[in-house]
Amino acid sequence: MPNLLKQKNAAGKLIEFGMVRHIADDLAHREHDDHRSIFQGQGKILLALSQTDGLSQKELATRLNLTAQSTAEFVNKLVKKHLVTKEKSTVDRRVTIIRLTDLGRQTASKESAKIPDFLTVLSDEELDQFTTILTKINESLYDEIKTANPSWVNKFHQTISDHLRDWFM
Amino acid sequence: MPNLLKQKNAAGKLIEFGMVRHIADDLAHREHDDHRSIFQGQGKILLALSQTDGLSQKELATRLNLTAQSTAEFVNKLVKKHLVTKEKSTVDRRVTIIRLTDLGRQTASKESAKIPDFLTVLSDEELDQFTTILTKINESLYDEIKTANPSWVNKFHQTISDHLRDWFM
DNA sequence: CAAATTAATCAGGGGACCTTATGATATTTT
DNA sequence: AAAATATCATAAGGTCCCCTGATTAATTTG
Repeated sequence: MPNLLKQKNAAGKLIEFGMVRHIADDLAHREHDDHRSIFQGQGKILLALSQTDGLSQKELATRLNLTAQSTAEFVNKLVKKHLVTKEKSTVDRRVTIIRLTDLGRQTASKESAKIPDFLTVLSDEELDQFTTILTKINESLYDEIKTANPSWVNKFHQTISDHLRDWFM
Repeated sequence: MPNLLKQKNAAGKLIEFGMVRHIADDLAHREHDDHRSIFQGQGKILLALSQTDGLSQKELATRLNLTAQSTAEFVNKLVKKHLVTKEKSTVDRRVTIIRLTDLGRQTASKESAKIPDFLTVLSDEELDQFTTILTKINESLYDEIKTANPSWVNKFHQTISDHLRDWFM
């Protein structure tokens, strides 16, 4: 029997965390424009490419659940920022291969490699607890996604956890 | 001396959490359109009003760090959705008082009152740990905000923590 | 009372994200 | 070679968030 009050407390703190973090991000990154989320749009593409470079636009679109047109739009924006390059495949000249530039690779990893300041206030024990808890939560969310839409997990779980595993060690 | 590896692990899990949660939200709320964040735009206004109802537009704007025009836009959108009402002040006929409708109040609290499913996978002990950790993190973030921009904290810390404290018990 | 200040509005814009529709080109199938 | 299919580009549209500038209406102030 789970303690409802404890859940409520945690839920509240979690919401508060989301809010405060959002505000803090806003303040900190108001000069840079890298405060965009990694879960959508251009960020998504960078993430997918940093896991598997040299994907075709079509591949990107299906992996990220975007239409080909959205993908094209974001890719073009990234090209303008010199984060990726487009290049026609020699094998099948219909397809365009997208590759990360060095800058793009940096940008993609910078996003995740930076340890937020607020984690430094935690003790080693708390960090372990936090990691354990988040691992459980993430698993639960993966399950939720799987039951709602099994095909997504194949696309995403891989991309995400591989990406994160990479810079873990 | 903090353990850097532990911090890295936690940071990774946190990022993963953000991603997976975003995807899960997308899947779950694709039918409803309430998957908007509470930290900006219309959501912000609802939040502020649920803490202090009957604010003037000007008050809202300053509290939420928005221009009067943005505020007007969001308020009008909320009026269209029947979440708030506009009413001219009798005291000073320049000002417009914004009030939550019942629906608006529901919507605002529904946002926070719902306990995410993924918390049910945690034990009571873990929930306590989680709450403790998030409390520390939030405090740290408030500090960060305070040093960057002292005036904000007065506006926000209040609004947020009061709002959350309300439904805690 | 005239002047200055304040609250809200209108008009217009920009950026990000995402969609459908249409057409062009290249490849595969028949 | 002709037809069907796949990949990509272009155009257009919509939503959301947020801003600047100019204007109107009400209140305060000198």
